[in-house]
Amino acid sequence: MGGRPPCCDNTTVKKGPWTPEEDIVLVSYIQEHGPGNWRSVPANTGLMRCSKSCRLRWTNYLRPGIKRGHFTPQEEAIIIRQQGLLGNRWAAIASYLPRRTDNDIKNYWNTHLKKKLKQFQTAPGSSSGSHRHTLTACNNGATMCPDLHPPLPTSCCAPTYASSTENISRLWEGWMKSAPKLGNRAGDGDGGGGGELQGSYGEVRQDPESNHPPPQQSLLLESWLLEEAAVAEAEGLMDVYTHAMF
DNA sequence: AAGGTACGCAACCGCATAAAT
DNA sequence: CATTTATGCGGTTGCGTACCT
Repeated sequence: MGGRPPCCDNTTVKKGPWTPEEDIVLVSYIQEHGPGNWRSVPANTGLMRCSKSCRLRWTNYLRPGIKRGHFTPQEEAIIIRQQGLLGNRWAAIASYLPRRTDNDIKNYWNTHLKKKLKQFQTAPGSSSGSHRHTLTACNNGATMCPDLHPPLPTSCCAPTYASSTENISRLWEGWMKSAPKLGNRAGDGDGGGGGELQGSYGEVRQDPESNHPPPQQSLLLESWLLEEAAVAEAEGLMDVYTHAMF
Protein backbone atom coordinates (compact mmCIF):
# COMPACT_ATOMS: atom_id res chain seq x y z
CA MET A 1 0.00 0.00 0.00
CA GLY A 2 1.32 3.48 -0.68
CA GLY A 3 0.46 6.48 1.42
CA ARG A 4 1.86 7.72 4.66
CA PRO A 5 2.94 5.51 7.46
CA PRO A 6 0.56 5.47 10.45
CA CYS A 7 1.23 8.04 13.13
CA CYS A 8 0.80 5.87 16.17
CA ASP A 9 -0.25 2.49 17.34
CA ASN A 10 -3.87 2.89 18.36
CA THR A 11 -3.78 -0.14 20.61
CA THR A 12 -1.37 1.45 23.07
CA VAL A 13 -2.54 5.04 23.19
CA LYS A 14 -3.55 6.42 26.55
CA LYS A 15 -6.78 8.37 26.91
CA GLY A 16 -8.29 10.61 29.53
CA PRO A 17 -7.00 13.62 31.41
CA TRP A 18 -3.39 14.65 30.95
CA THR A 19 -1.08 14.43 33.92
CA PRO A 20 1.35 17.23 34.82
CA GLU A 21 4.18 14.90 33.89
CA GLU A 22 2.80 14.43 30.41
CA ASP A 23 2.25 18.15 30.05
CA ILE A 24 5.86 18.84 30.93
CA VAL A 25 7.12 16.24 28.51
CA LEU A 26 4.99 17.73 25.76
CA VAL A 27 5.92 21.33 26.51
CA SER A 28 9.59 20.47 26.72
CA TYR A 29 9.49 18.75 23.37
CA ILE A 30 7.64 21.57 21.65
CA GLN A 31 9.89 24.13 23.25
CA GLU A 32 12.76 22.36 21.62
CA HIS A 33 11.28 21.43 18.25
CA GLY A 34 8.36 23.77 17.84
CA PRO A 35 4.77 22.73 17.21
CA GLY A 36 3.65 21.24 13.95
CA ASN A 37 5.03 17.80 13.40
CA TRP A 38 2.60 16.12 15.70
CA ARG A 39 3.09 12.62 14.50
CA SER A 40 6.68 12.75 15.68
CA VAL A 41 5.73 13.84 19.18
CA PRO A 42 4.60 10.52 20.65
CA ALA A 43 7.42 8.72 18.92
CA ASN A 44 10.14 11.04 20.15
CA THR A 45 8.85 11.76 23.63
CA GLY A 46 7.61 8.37 24.66
CA LEU A 47 4.20 9.80 25.41
CA MET A 48 1.55 7.13 25.10
CA ARG A 49 -0.73 9.63 23.42
CA CYS A 50 -2.07 9.93 19.93
CA SER A 51 -0.61 12.80 17.93
CA LYS A 52 -4.07 14.23 17.71
CA SER A 53 -4.37 14.28 21.46
CA CYS A 54 -1.00 15.99 21.77
CA ARG A 55 -2.01 18.70 19.33
CA LEU A 56 -5.29 19.27 21.14
CA ARG A 57 -3.61 19.48 24.50
CA TRP A 58 -1.12 21.96 23.16
CA THR A 59 -3.53 24.22 21.30
CA ASN A 60 -6.21 24.24 23.96
CA TYR A 61 -4.22 24.30 27.13
CA LEU A 62 -0.45 24.57 26.93
CA ARG A 63 0.01 26.92 24.03
CA PRO A 64 1.78 30.19 24.87
CA GLY A 65 -0.24 33.31 25.43
CA ILE A 66 -3.50 31.57 26.12
CA LYS A 67 -5.83 33.62 28.24
CA ARG A 68 -8.18 31.68 30.45
CA GLY A 69 -11.08 32.47 32.68
CA HIS A 70 -13.44 35.41 32.53
CA PHE A 71 -14.47 36.67 29.15
CA THR A 72 -14.71 40.45 29.05
CA PRO A 73 -17.82 42.17 27.68
CA GLN A 74 -15.72 43.16 24.70
CA GLU A 75 -14.79 39.57 24.05
CA GLU A 76 -18.40 38.53 24.46
CA ALA A 77 -19.45 41.14 21.98
CA ILE A 78 -16.97 39.98 19.41
CA ILE A 79 -17.99 36.37 19.84
CA ILE A 80 -21.68 37.13 19.53
CA ARG A 81 -21.18 39.28 16.52
CA GLN A 82 -18.86 36.90 14.74
CA GLN A 83 -21.05 33.93 15.57
CA GLY A 84 -23.89 35.75 13.89
CA LEU A 85 -21.76 36.42 10.86
CA LEU A 86 -19.81 33.18 10.60
CA GLY A 87 -21.99 30.66 12.39
CA ASN A 88 -20.35 27.98 14.49
CA ARG A 89 -16.98 28.40 12.86
CA TRP A 90 -15.15 28.59 16.13
CA ALA A 91 -11.68 28.55 14.67
CA ALA A 92 -12.53 31.55 12.55
CA ILE A 93 -14.09 33.33 15.50
CA ALA A 94 -11.05 32.50 17.60
CA SER A 95 -8.88 34.31 15.10
CA TYR A 96 -10.51 37.54 16.28
CA LEU A 97 -9.53 36.68 19.85
CA PRO A 98 -5.98 35.42 19.42
CA ARG A 99 -5.51 34.66 23.09
CA ARG A 100 -8.60 32.48 23.30
CA THR A 101 -8.86 28.97 21.95
CA ASP A 102 -11.64 27.83 19.71
CA ASN A 103 -12.53 25.20 22.28
CA ASP A 104 -12.80 27.84 24.96
CA ILE A 105 -14.96 30.05 22.81
CA LYS A 106 -17.13 27.11 21.86
CA ASN A 107 -17.58 26.15 25.49
CA TYR A 108 -18.34 29.70 26.49
CA TRP A 109 -20.87 30.06 23.75
CA ASN A 110 -22.62 26.84 24.63
CA THR A 111 -22.70 27.44 28.36
CA HIS A 112 -23.16 31.20 28.62
CA LEU A 113 -23.83 33.16 25.50
CA LYS A 114 -26.43 30.88 23.97
CA LYS A 115 -28.41 31.17 27.18
CA LYS A 116 -27.96 34.91 27.34
CA LEU A 117 -29.12 35.42 23.79
CA LYS A 118 -32.10 33.18 24.36
CA GLN A 119 -33.10 35.19 27.39
CA PHE A 120 -32.69 38.35 25.46
CA GLN A 121 -34.77 37.09 22.58
CA THR A 122 -37.59 35.84 24.79
CA ALA A 123 -37.78 39.29 26.32
CA PRO A 124 -37.45 41.56 23.31
CA GLY A 125 -38.96 44.51 25.07
CA SER A 126 -36.41 44.45 27.80
CA SER A 127 -34.22 47.31 26.76
CA SER A 128 -32.45 47.55 30.06
CA GLY A 129 -29.97 45.43 31.88
CA SER A 130 -26.80 43.66 31.03
CA HIS A 131 -28.05 42.05 27.86
CA ARG A 132 -28.63 45.36 26.28
CA HIS A 133 -25.17 46.34 27.28
CA THR A 134 -23.80 43.25 25.71
CA LEU A 135 -25.59 43.67 22.44
CA THR A 136 -24.75 47.31 22.21
CA ALA A 137 -21.15 46.49 22.74
CA CYS A 138 -21.61 43.79 20.18
CA ASN A 139 -22.68 46.20 17.52
CA ASN A 140 -19.85 48.50 18.29
CA GLY A 141 -17.41 45.69 18.41
CA ALA A 142 -18.64 44.36 15.15
CA THR A 143 -17.65 47.34 13.18
CA MET A 144 -14.39 47.92 14.88
CA CYS A 145 -13.18 44.53 15.80
CA PRO A 146 -11.81 43.59 12.40
CA ASP A 147 -9.62 46.64 12.65
CA LEU A 148 -8.75 46.19 16.27
CA HIS A 149 -8.30 42.45 16.06
CA PRO A 150 -7.73 41.58 12.46
CA PRO A 151 -7.90 37.84 11.93
CA LEU A 152 -4.50 36.97 13.16
CA PRO A 153 -2.92 33.67 12.55
CA THR A 154 -1.67 32.24 15.81
CA SER A 155 1.74 33.36 14.68
CA CYS A 156 1.09 36.70 16.32
CA CYS A 157 2.10 35.30 19.65
CA ALA A 158 3.12 31.72 19.11
CA PRO A 159 6.63 31.97 17.71
CA THR A 160 8.10 32.88 21.06
CA TYR A 161 6.82 29.66 22.61
CA ALA A 162 6.43 31.65 25.78
CA SER A 163 3.93 29.86 27.93
CA SER A 164 1.52 31.86 30.00
CA THR A 165 2.29 32.31 33.65
CA GLU A 166 -1.02 30.77 34.55
CA ASN A 167 -0.44 27.69 32.47
CA ILE A 168 3.01 27.07 33.77
CA SER A 169 2.13 27.73 37.37
CA ARG A 170 -0.82 25.42 37.00
CA LEU A 171 1.51 22.85 35.56
CA TRP A 172 3.80 23.04 38.54
CA GLU A 173 0.89 23.17 40.92
CA GLY A 174 -0.28 19.89 39.51
CA TRP A 175 3.21 18.56 39.63
CA MET A 176 3.65 19.44 43.27
CA LYS A 177 0.30 17.99 44.18
CA SER A 178 0.80 14.75 42.35
CA ALA A 179 4.48 14.12 42.72
CA PRO A 180 4.56 13.09 46.38
CA LYS A 181 1.68 10.67 45.99
CA LEU A 182 2.10 9.43 42.50
CA GLY A 183 1.97 5.88 43.65
CA ASN A 184 -1.56 6.35 44.90
CA ARG A 185 -2.94 7.53 41.62
CA ALA A 186 -3.39 4.15 40.04
CA GLY A 187 -7.05 4.05 40.93
CA ASP A 188 -7.60 7.48 39.46
CA GLY A 189 -10.49 6.46 37.29
CA ASP A 190 -8.33 6.58 34.24
CA GLY A 191 -7.34 2.96 34.33
CA GLY A 192 -3.60 2.67 34.47
CA GLY A 193 -3.06 6.40 34.63
CA GLY A 194 -0.55 7.65 37.14
CA GLY A 195 0.83 4.31 38.06
CA GLU A 196 2.27 3.42 34.71
CA LEU A 197 3.66 6.88 34.26
CA GLN A 198 6.16 6.32 36.97
CA GLY A 199 7.89 3.79 34.90
CA SER A 200 7.36 5.39 31.54
CA TYR A 201 8.70 8.80 32.40
CA GLY A 202 11.36 7.94 34.89
CA GLU A 203 14.01 9.70 32.87
CA VAL A 204 11.92 12.80 32.55
CA ARG A 205 10.95 13.11 36.17
CA GLN A 206 14.48 13.55 37.24
CA ASP A 207 13.87 14.66 40.79
CA PRO A 208 10.35 13.94 41.90
CA GLU A 209 11.12 14.18 45.58
CA SER A 210 12.50 17.68 45.60
CA ASN A 211 9.52 19.29 43.91
CA HIS A 212 11.86 21.12 41.58
CA PRO A 213 11.91 20.95 37.85
CA PRO A 214 14.90 19.43 36.17
CA PRO A 215 17.54 22.12 35.68
CA GLN A 216 17.09 22.44 31.95
CA GLN A 217 13.34 22.74 32.26
CA SER A 218 13.53 25.36 34.97
CA LEU A 219 15.69 27.47 32.69
CA LEU A 220 13.15 27.15 29.94
CA LEU A 221 10.36 28.09 32.29
CA GLU A 222 12.26 31.08 33.48
CA SER A 223 12.68 32.42 30.00
CA TRP A 224 9.01 31.76 29.25
CA LEU A 225 7.93 33.70 32.28
CA LEU A 226 10.08 36.61 31.27
CA GLU A 227 8.57 36.60 27.82
CA GLU A 228 5.12 36.31 29.30
CA ALA A 229 5.68 39.51 31.20
CA ALA A 230 6.32 41.26 27.92
CA VAL A 231 3.15 39.81 26.44
CA ALA A 232 1.15 40.93 29.45
CA GLU A 233 2.51 44.40 29.06
CA ALA A 234 1.47 44.49 25.44
CA GLU A 235 -1.96 43.25 26.41
CA GLY A 236 -2.26 46.04 28.93
CA LEU A 237 -1.70 48.53 26.18
CA MET A 238 -4.30 46.82 24.07
CA ASP A 239 -6.83 46.95 26.89
CA VAL A 240 -6.34 50.66 27.21
CA TYR A 241 -6.97 50.99 23.54
CA THR A 242 -10.01 48.78 23.74
CA HIS A 243 -11.51 50.76 26.56
CA ALA A 244 -10.97 53.94 24.64
CA MET A 245 -12.88 52.46 21.73
CA PHE A 246 -15.83 51.43 23.90
C1' DA B 1 -24.40 17.96 57.08
C1' DA B 2 -25.85 15.14 53.29
C1' DG B 3 -27.79 14.34 48.90
C1' DG B 4 -29.17 15.96 44.49
C1' DT B 5 -28.72 18.99 40.60
C1' DA B 6 -26.67 22.23 37.49
C1' DC B 7 -22.71 24.06 35.54
C1' DG B 8 -18.08 24.46 33.44
C1' DC B 9 -14.32 22.55 31.31
C1' DA B 10 -11.16 19.17 29.30
C1' DA B 11 -10.94 15.68 26.21
C1' DC B 12 -12.72 12.43 22.76
C1' DC B 13 -15.04 11.30 18.36
C1' DG B 14 -16.08 11.70 13.65
C1' DC B 15 -15.81 14.17 9.43
C1' DA B 16 -13.53 17.06 5.80
C1' DT B 17 -9.55 18.55 3.65
C1' DA B 18 -4.59 18.68 2.81
C1' DA B 19 -0.47 16.34 2.07
C1' DA B 20 2.74 12.53 1.43
C1' DT B 21 3.96 8.32 -0.87
C1' DC C 1 -3.27 9.59 -10.20
C1' DA C 2 -4.86 6.72 -6.48
C1' DT C 3 -4.33 5.57 -1.94
C1' DT C 4 -3.55 6.39 2.75
C1' DT C 5 -2.64 9.18 6.66
C1' DA C 6 -2.03 13.76 9.12
C1' DT C 7 -4.09 17.68 10.46
C1' DG C 8 -7.75 20.79 11.63
C1' DC C 9 -12.32 21.62 13.01
C1' DG C 10 -16.94 21.28 15.11
C1' DG C 11 -20.02 18.47 17.91
C1' DT C 12 -20.57 15.89 21.89
C1' DT C 13 -19.65 13.59 26.21
C1' DG C 14 -17.92 12.63 30.87
C1' DC C 15 -16.09 14.17 35.06
C1' DG C 16 -15.24 17.27 38.78
C1' DT C 17 -16.98 21.04 41.36
C1' DA C 18 -20.12 24.51 42.99
C1' DC C 19 -24.55 25.49 44.35
C1' DC C 20 -29.13 24.50 46.09
C1' DT C 21 -32.58 22.08 48.83
